[in-house]
Amino acid sequence: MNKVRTRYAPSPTGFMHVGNLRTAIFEYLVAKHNNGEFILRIEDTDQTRKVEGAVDFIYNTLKLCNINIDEGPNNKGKYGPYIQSERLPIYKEYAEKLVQMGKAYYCFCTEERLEELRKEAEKNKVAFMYDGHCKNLSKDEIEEKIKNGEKYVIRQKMPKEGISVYNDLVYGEIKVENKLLEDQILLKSDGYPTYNFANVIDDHLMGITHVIRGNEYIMATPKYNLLYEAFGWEKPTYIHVSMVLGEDGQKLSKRNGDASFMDLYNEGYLPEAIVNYLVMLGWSPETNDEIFSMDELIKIFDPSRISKSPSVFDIKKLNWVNAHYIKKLDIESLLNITVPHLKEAYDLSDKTEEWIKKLVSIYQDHISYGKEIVEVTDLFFKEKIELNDECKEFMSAEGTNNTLKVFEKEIENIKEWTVENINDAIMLTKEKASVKGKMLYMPIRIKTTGQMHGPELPDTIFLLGKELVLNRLK
RNA sequence: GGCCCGUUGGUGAAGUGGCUUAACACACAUGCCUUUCACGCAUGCAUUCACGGGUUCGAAUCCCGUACGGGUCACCA
Repeated sequence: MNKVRTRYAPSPTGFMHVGNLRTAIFEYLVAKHNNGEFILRIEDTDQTRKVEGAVDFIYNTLKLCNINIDEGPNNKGKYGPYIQSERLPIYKEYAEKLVQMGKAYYCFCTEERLEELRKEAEKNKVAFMYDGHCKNLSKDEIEEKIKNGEKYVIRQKMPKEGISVYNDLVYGEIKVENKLLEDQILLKSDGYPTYNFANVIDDHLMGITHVIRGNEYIMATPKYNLLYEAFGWEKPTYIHVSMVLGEDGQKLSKRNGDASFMDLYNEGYLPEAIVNYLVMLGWSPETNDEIFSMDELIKIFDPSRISKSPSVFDIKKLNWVNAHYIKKLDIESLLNITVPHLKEAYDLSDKTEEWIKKLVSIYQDHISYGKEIVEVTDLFFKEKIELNDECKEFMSAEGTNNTLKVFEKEIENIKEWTVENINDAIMLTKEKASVKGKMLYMPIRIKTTGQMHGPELPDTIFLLGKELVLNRLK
């Protein structure tokens, strides 16, 4: 049996939304589950869409996600080059081979003629399809036209009757009528192959055994198979995966939220958490577990359990998964995903490293992504706090004024500003004002933080600093 | 418009003819715990699997039709 090989084949657009990433993860998992290899191939046959630095961007993203590339543009591999624009002669050779075999033909039709055909089709309300005008040109005619410098493309000859059937690992049997298949272009007039053609050639030449891609290719797959058959090549296993939708149930776009991996990453979501969440989106393991490391995923991943229906990207669930990973973070990593956001939002110049470290760590269990640290800590960075109605109501309770007065005095008496001494001050207040529980902590919490919830009070007060606390108590 | 695919709670989903009076998780609500929040625990949240028929002793699961949603019909990938 052949070694399992899968590939991720993005266009270098410099942007990767979570749907693409999920496909890459699935491809990686299928390969590694079978002890196989994962290949990165850059599909840049559309020169107009090329973006500078996109390849590095892709490498960077995959690396962050702990997806290891076995072969690719920046790796060694015996099937290279791995960038399609560097493989042009190969496609030309195979396209011409196809012509010789009578499975493809030269087409000299101009844009104008095609445009007219298209208009005609529109007028008659039928789907446009190339009419095979150049299909039966004689050898002499072809040579003549080429000699005259006429531009040409190479088109694949499609059967006009019959039905094509193939088996998809997640969708099952797919049948498409052959008469619906257009004589598609294989080689464009600029000498570049079309995506469809380059894809088949490269997948075969690179030994790809499992083709995993979005289900927008379901209908085109019979064309791929015809190519494999024409060359007498073994067809790969097809695994089409459904789409990831935005919260509004529509296709993901920049409009409906943070659809891109980098956006999420920059907001302080952890790559492991994103990967974990994405795999569970439209796929489920046999057990009820939901938190998996990459190694565990590799062990248990079974592509036949991928769901056929599209799934909605749910940021709330991602938050939950991410919070789970954040809780387990060591302090350095926690600092990495939070401090940059703090620095951006607040002036930290008078804060010590120790202070920042402590601030971040008391909120470790309270945030679900790095940037959330900003909103949750704003009480440390403003002079005045305003109380909402709920707080005001609580403050109007009997005895709170006295409690606060006592507490203020105890704070003033503190010589050395430590968490322990602050805790002692609270305990002394408890005795002297003879209040306890909620009636003790709540007035202090509200008056010093402006909120009814938060981390341990002594820690919070410690970080606020004596001066600010005293100011707020007045 | 033709063709293809899909439809289980707000979300992700399990379920492949009887064990299902439909798991589990997120979200939400309530209670317990806690100074509070979070954590943790407990409880509630689809009398029902888009709808209508059919097959069967029995259907979310099989078949047909309808509705809705999406995809596809490029010298884009």
